[in-house]
Amino acid sequence: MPETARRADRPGDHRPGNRYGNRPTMKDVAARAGVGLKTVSRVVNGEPGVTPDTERRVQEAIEALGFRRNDSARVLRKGRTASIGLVLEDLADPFYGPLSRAVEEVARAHGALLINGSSAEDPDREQELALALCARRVDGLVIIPAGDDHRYLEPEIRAGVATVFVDRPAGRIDADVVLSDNFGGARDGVAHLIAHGHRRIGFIGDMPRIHTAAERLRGYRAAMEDAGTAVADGWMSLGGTDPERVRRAAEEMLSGPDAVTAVFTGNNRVTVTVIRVLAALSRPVALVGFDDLELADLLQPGVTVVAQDAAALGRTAAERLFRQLDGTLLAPERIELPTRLVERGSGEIPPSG
Amino acid sequence: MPETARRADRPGDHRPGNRYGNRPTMKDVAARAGVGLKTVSRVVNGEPGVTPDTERRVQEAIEALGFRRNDSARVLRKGRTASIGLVLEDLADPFYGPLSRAVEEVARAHGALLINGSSAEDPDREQELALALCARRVDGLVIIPAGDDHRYLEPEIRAGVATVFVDRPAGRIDADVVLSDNFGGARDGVAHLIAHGHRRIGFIGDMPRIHTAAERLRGYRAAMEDAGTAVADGWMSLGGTDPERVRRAAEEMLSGPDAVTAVFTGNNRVTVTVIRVLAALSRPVALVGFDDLELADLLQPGVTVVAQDAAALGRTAAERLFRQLDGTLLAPERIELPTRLVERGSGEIPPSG
DNA sequence: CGCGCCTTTGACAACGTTGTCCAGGCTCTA
DNA sequence: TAGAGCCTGGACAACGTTGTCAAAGGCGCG
Repeated sequence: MPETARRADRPGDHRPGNRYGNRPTMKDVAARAGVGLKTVSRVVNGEPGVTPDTERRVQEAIEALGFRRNDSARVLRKGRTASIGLVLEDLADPFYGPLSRAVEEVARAHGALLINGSSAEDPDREQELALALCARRVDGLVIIPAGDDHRYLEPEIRAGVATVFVDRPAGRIDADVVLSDNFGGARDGVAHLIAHGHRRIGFIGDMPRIHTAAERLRGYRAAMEDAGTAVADGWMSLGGTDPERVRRAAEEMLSGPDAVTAVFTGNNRVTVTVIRVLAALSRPVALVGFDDLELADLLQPGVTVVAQDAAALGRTAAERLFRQLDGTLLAPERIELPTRLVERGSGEIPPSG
Repeated sequence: MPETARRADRPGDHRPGNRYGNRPTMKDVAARAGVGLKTVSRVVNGEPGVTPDTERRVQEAIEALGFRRNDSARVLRKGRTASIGLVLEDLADPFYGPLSRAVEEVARAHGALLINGSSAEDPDREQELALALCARRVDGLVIIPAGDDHRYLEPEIRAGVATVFVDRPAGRIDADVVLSDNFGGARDGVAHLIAHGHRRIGFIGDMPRIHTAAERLRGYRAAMEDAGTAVADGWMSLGGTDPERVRRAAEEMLSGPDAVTAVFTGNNRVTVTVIRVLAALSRPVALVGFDDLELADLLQPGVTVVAQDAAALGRTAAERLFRQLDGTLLAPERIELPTRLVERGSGEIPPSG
């Protein structure tokens, strides 16, 4: 059996091909079909210049051997991998599922595959991931930044890796960014509470080193200032999304003489925890949360939220990325998508106490 | 500037390298550092046998040029890609987020990246994706099957691609499978309703061509039979998860003289729709759903569910995959993970009417 | 001081594919 | 029938990396 023995006894060579269990190559197919190597390549890639008869013989050989083109070798030769990388925070977070899916759909429409990884909000891990993807020579990167310094990407971008940041801006480099209007959304949400009579409004959000969290905090402050309301220190919690911590923060700002009558929550994880705290309370407290939640309309009361469109974020970013790759590239731009206030009940509760 | 001009004027060659924007290679680094090619390779890979002084010179050249190893070429030479593929149904589905993340974590622990794609429940697309991943020479595949014939993977598996199926079994090939106990879980869920006095119980699930849906239906039937209860045709809806369709099916089985007093829903998407239908109803109807939901405990009443551990499914599958790759491979096995009944109120409502 | 041994280094081939270019056979026309 | 032109097919190099092997250099020991 000359085929399978092909790599078997060439002394002094290490034969990494064995790792693939002696996968057939175009050379093998060519030998079996009795044609040249390049002819097989032509058939595999649907290139013209092959007689139907030759093509049939090659196809048969391909079938018989179970040949599949090695894209690694192809990439090496062609220079494009037809794959893009997505670095996000946590694939398990319901906010990133639709975003990721949207990126995938756009990639698919362009014939590209999606490689993704979670940074777990760790800047080092973000960098490690992004650079690993660059080493794979992805054609482009969609990044939801965890860190705030992306100069490490400069050589990659110069080398032609298309790059778009989503959800949060890039740090210290000039690059395309697609964001939600975090400031405006938060300001509108808080203004909504103010319009319903609230003045003592709490804010529970993530750490301000995260851009979205800082922007939403800024929106909260702006709305309060617009209303001429001073913000007490105890009304703000900026310590992250750990449920226990959020719970304590909420309970604190909801007690005492200066207790808030309404709470604005800075993201979906915080909102969920706060809903639990409020549910255990006897008196009604108004709530508006940033990010929508599944089933939010079915709770009692329904949860009023500032919704952002995760899928639109992903889609916009991916489309922009492929436009960079098409060469129809403009200067880096900052695109801001609007948010939408969804009234469901919890945000329309009047102040009590 | 000899470096950048390196590929510039060799006539008759097409220079795909330009695609990378003239990315530096080890050869460039070697030239700049005044060492041999292999020495650069040694430094990049942390191999021994390089003097500290030489290493420093090479490192400096790497920094200066912004060199990053081309993993495509590396893969070609070494035979392993250190990446695994995940084919799932829909990344945006909250059930698959944690599963995907769990697979990613295991991959990361083994130094591998994750490439994933959504089949959108389309067998052709599943095949297309899986084979595209094989062409990329992923080391292994985790597949949540959409189709029921996976013989197309036989050549790949023979060629050494580790393969594990999750959530649903493989069709017509012998392969590792990691499943939830869909039959037992559904049977327990329905038995729970029966134990609370229900006899007229509806079942709304996905199309039975999907294995999990069929198993859950089987569990429903078994529980009903155990209780000696005949099942009326109108009590079962097996037409998929389209919300409008589910809504109609629910409304139908909840009306008329033979109306059900309880509903068992076959997956999270169906459950969500049915919750909305029940919320609009005046009389209380018991509900147990397969799959857990975020916020399920905060609804009125809380939603009783048969919970499966998506993360455990992913983790188990991925670990098994890497054991295949380690060579500590046993015969293909079918692993079934238990489900857990979570009582929250909706499943404990007594029959009314 | 010379021999052999060990360490460091580099030349070279090979991984599997695709772009270039040329050869050979065919058809068509003058 | 000869020459021009087209079509099909194949030889070859190159993509950027790593394994093999051998050479060069340094060192200790007799």
